Amino acid sequence: MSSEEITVTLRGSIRKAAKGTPIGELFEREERRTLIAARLNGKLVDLSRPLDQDATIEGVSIDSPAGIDILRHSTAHLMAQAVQSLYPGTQVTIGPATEEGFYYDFARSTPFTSDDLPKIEQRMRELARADEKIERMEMTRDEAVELFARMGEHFKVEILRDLPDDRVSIYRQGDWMDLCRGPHVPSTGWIKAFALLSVAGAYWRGDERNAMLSRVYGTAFPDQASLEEHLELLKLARARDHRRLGRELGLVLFDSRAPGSPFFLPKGAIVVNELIAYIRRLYARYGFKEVITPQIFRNELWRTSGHWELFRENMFLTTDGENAGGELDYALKPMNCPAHAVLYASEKRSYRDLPLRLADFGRLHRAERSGVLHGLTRVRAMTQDDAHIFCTLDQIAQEVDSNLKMVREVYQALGFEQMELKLATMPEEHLGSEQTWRRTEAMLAEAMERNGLSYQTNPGEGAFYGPKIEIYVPDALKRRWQLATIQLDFNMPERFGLEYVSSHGTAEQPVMIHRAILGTIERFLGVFIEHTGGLFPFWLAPEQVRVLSLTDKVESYASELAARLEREGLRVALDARNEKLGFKVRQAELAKVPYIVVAGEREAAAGTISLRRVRGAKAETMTVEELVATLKSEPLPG
RNA sequence: GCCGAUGUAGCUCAAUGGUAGAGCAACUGACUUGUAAUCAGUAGGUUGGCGGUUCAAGUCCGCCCAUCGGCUCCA
Repeated sequence: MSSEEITVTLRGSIRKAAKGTPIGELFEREERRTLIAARLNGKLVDLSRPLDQDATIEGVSIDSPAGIDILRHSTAHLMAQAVQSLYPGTQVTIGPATEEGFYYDFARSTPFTSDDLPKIEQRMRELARADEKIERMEMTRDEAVELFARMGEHFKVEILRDLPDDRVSIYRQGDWMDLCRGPHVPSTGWIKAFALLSVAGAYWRGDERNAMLSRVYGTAFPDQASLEEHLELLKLARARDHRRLGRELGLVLFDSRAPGSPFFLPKGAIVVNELIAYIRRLYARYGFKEVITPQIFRNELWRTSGHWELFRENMFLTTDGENAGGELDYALKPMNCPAHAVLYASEKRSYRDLPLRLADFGRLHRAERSGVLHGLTRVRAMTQDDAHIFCTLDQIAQEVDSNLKMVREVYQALGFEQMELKLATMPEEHLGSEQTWRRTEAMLAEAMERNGLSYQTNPGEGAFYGPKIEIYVPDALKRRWQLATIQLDFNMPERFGLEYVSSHGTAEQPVMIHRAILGTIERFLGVFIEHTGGLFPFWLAPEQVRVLSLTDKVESYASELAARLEREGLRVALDARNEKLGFKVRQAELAKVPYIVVAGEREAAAGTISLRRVRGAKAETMTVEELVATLKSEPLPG
């Protein structure tokens, strides 16, 4: 028995323990059933960690957020163990927990395919059943380098060489070991509910100049029921995929002859046009002036703007017919800003003209790499609700505030509660001095703080001409997409030699603020389809009302009704087909038409209709006038 | 771009190397229908494209195109 005692604080109560006692033994037997790790003075550690000095400890249960992360990380290890026992010669690299699961990247000559997953899963189950103890060991970094070099784990050696610490931890389960910071579940038996989901290629350290690794994704939960619930959610999310809904609802078409470039069908065009109409109503209120600018510019413009230097690989280069086959001396615009700079410079500007807010729904084209295209959310042809504000230094704060206000107004109107703000800072490839960058970054940071908005930093992700406030919204599968953006730019005005005459008669350089609220409309629509499941608010619904006739005896009553609603400015369709009512109702429901109006003989006789609101609510009978009033009372934002 | 997978009728999917099918949609007809699928019939295809192997290719091989899952949430 050690005579040395230390003091442990556990849930506010203080007790003594012998020095060297494993943390896990300090908890009650009952609690230990769900305990997989602990916090030692706030730091996550294994339950087997012996206490060597006075400390405050806390249990981490398997179903707490931190516990689930640990479980998933341990599951990643279990997978690596399974993989190395099944496929000798495969090197391990890294295997972190992610928001919804985990992955592990392996280095091997032939990548895994999804056919390998069941086999790996099977081995994992065997290893979990063996319930091997997971033990932590420490050694010096040099010893670890030697160990992993001997094991042929060259990626681990590389990781070790980059670690700052002298001592590193190694985890062992059975005869398998891995370099790892930990902590881990006490034994493999804790890993019960897991599934391997997909395989993918991934570059070592995410850099395409490095080796291609084979990544396996999976997920794990404290119990089988939660796992099944999660898999069910994934299935539901797939059903909400905008690429599926976009086609099913007749909104969008993709064709391999125009990769990354959506066709908007008549219904999709209505939604896009309504969104733009909404933004135009806001422009009137927020003082923006809309302009229309050219599509194709001579390269001279792109050289001036810096796009030629820093954005060319994302641009479609072209030429005129005369020069066909010759020099590509024109390019399709990937952004509107240079055009607006040209427009600004076309007149002598005074401080009295500022702020000058130029809006543009111009169509943009970007040569995105083929592998990144993704439905509507990552496209090559796009329309933004883009605008550029030319203003004085003193006006920046008020302009940024006003745009943040507009962002909030729009996202609230469209039902997005979850948005994330980020401050994207100076990228490696940039124009202008670092000093200017840091100053403008600070201005944006202050603006968000001033408006009570919390944000995270996205280092190195700014545009090449200036830092950005980025607003992200998640899609159905919780992938985040950047929509709105507000960017400060001192470079474009400099490069285009923009000026205004100050009140003192001196020539000054204006600042340019690039901003978009919906961002790219294509992407916005993609995210919005998933957000709403295709059930748009009334003002955006491509078809707002569908009139269903019951039999051909009431066809004329129904068609007159439809004509009446159309005269009221509503988007109406008439379904007078020779089908049963149930069938027509079903089709209208599937088409997500917000109002379904049924006209039968009873209604025709009484001059009424039967109204069914979307999602199977109970039908209500009302007069035609009441119907018109109901429909016309639907709100229109802006 | 890179790694892997996939590509068959408008859509969702079948088809040992041996005559390309089904359901839904479309079209025609019957039924006159009451709030999420009436019945019957008809038509629909250079199996993504080009080339190759084979007596024979949707199926095997090569190249190309497109689509899908991914490509630093730190051992």
